[in-house]
Amino acid sequence: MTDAAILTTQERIRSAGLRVTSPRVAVLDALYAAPHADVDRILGAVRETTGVSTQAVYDVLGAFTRVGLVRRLELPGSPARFETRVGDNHHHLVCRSCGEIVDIECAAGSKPCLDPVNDHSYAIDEAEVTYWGLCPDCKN
Amino acid sequence: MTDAAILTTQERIRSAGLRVTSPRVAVLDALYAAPHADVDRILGAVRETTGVSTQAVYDVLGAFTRVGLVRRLELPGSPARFETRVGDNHHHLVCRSCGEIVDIECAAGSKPCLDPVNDHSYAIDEAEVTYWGLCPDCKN
DNA sequence: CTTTTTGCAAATGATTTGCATTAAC
DNA sequence: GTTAATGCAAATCATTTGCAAAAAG
Repeated sequence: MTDAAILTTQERIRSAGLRVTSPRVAVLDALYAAPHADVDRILGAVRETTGVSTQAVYDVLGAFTRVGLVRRLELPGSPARFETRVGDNHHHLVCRSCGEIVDIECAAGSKPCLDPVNDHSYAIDEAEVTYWGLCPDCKN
Repeated sequence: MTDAAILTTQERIRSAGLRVTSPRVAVLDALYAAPHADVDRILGAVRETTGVSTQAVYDVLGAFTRVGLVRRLELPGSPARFETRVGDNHHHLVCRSCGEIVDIECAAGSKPCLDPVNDHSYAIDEAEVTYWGLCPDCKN
């Protein structure tokens, strides 16, 4: 249903080294359909198809995150969100009012995409950028 | 005790429009002494001086945050931290292993300090940058 | 058949809420 | 004296844990 021309949901799961189960297929489909969804939204979506427990969704998302199939996004003020865009170093633009998130391309492209003025002798592996503001709908 | 040459803790609190109480003085002093402390650490510090309830500390930090006396920092994997450096647009370098945070100057200096490639019609007011890595101690 | 995954229930941890008491101004 | 702040208890919300039952390979 989602992106079928390239890779099916089942293939994505199996090629990540995970067993294919209906909760996993449902969760991954839901995430492709609703990028940046949180557990609640995912639960609402998957329950239209299957009977899946809350804990199963947490477990599925945990497994997906562990193998790099999804990325967990933790932003202040809302429960964790999940996205399927992994592997590139994109950033996020978040609406302070409604919480909507849109992806923002990284200007430099690779990680760390931004060199700090002073690295304080840390071994930096990632620069995470979050833009905060108001979305077009909430601006008025 | 902290930064007395410039402004006393009491003066900071009063000039923010808040009543001066001993829990507030203790919390603000603790935060100047231990930047980026979380509620637990603050509680530990203030209890060496006064008997303050957990909820009082939450309330004090809430009030301080509301009036802009402190900034609340919410990073994935740890409870909220608080810092007294407000008003400038600095960023953070966080150790993935021990959680230590150091401040990083913002290259551009003003907010939004970083212009996105595409603003998606949002009214952006802040660009928050978090650098992730390993601190000197945890590198080995 | 073996190992992983699911479901259910209960536990945890951070934080918030409601309300009476107390202290600042 | 008013208004704001504190203390205490209980509630809430997201998430984790433990364990038995079910399903995948």
